[in-house]
Amino acid sequence: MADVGSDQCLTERERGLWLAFIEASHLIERLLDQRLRTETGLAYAQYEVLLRLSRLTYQVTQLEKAGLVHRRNCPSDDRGVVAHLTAAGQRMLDKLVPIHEAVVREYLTGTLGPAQMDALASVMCATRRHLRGQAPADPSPVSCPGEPV
Amino acid sequence: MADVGSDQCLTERERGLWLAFIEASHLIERLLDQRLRTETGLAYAQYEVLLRLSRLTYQVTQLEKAGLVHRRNCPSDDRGVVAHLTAAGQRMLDKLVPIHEAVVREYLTGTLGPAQMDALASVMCATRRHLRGQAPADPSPVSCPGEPV
DNA sequence: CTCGAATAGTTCAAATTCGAACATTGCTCG
DNA sequence: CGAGCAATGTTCGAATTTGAACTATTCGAG
Repeated sequence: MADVGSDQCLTERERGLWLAFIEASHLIERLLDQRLRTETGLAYAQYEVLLRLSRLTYQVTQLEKAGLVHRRNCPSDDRGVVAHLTAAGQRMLDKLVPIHEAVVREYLTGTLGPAQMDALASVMCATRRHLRGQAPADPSPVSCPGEPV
Repeated sequence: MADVGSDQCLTERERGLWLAFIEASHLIERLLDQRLRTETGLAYAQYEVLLRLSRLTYQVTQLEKAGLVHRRNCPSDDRGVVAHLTAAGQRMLDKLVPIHEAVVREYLTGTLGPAQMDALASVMCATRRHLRGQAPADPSPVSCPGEPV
């Protein structure tokens, strides 16, 4: 770690990494969003909701309007609702996933070998874990397939 | 590249990398934004504008309201305007930068050695360059300090 | 010089995000 | 049982982002 200056300023190396990291993440998300939007009419945020059947009120409402998701009261807990995919929602998802995956491979993982991918993932996982405030327990040092999500 | 399956589906490795990457970028930006906001009252987007004296109408208007930036007609080109930092703007910037740098080092670059930083930056630079649709000219294979910005 | 394309900045409306209430329901302890 | 606190979803308004006009200006070719 000969380079990590302990003075307050970031090194040129750190600055460069930060900029590349943050801009790359913006660019790839924007690109993905645009492609999903133009090719399927669905935004990235909505795709994510669809993918994970999340419960964010606003986005679910949008998806419900589009007929892709169906809301129903939860039988066991009257506070909750359950959101199902409709048939149309499943079909939509089938269109979304390949676009997503194509973009990821085209721009992020395409030229990386397994070792590079693992190294990169390892850094990203550490950053994510740290940010989530989790204990640095590290079962499989690399893959972290989905983590708690 | 023994691992990069050429079938349509992402490998588990790719999926994990994508998730970690995108979530880590979200988390660190959110954290940074919150810290800047609570400690200085300025949002990350506004900090970026301040930092680069960008020209986004809305954000500049906000900064102008806050007295951090000053707008004036451009003498040479009547289409443009020039935005200066006010003294208050400079002081604000002096408060923002250390927070930004602390977060970057704390969560992203802190535990990385120079070689790891270079490797990561290299991947991020490639992704960014690709996404910007630039030719893959690669003068310095790593640092890309700021790129055209 | 003059027209048309390109560049800058602004404005506007629609979509989205964000946070602060709010309402409802579950659960636990006395 | 019943009060109090936690959890869940919704609603509301403010702030922001986004994209599509729109205006003004510059630049280059004829």
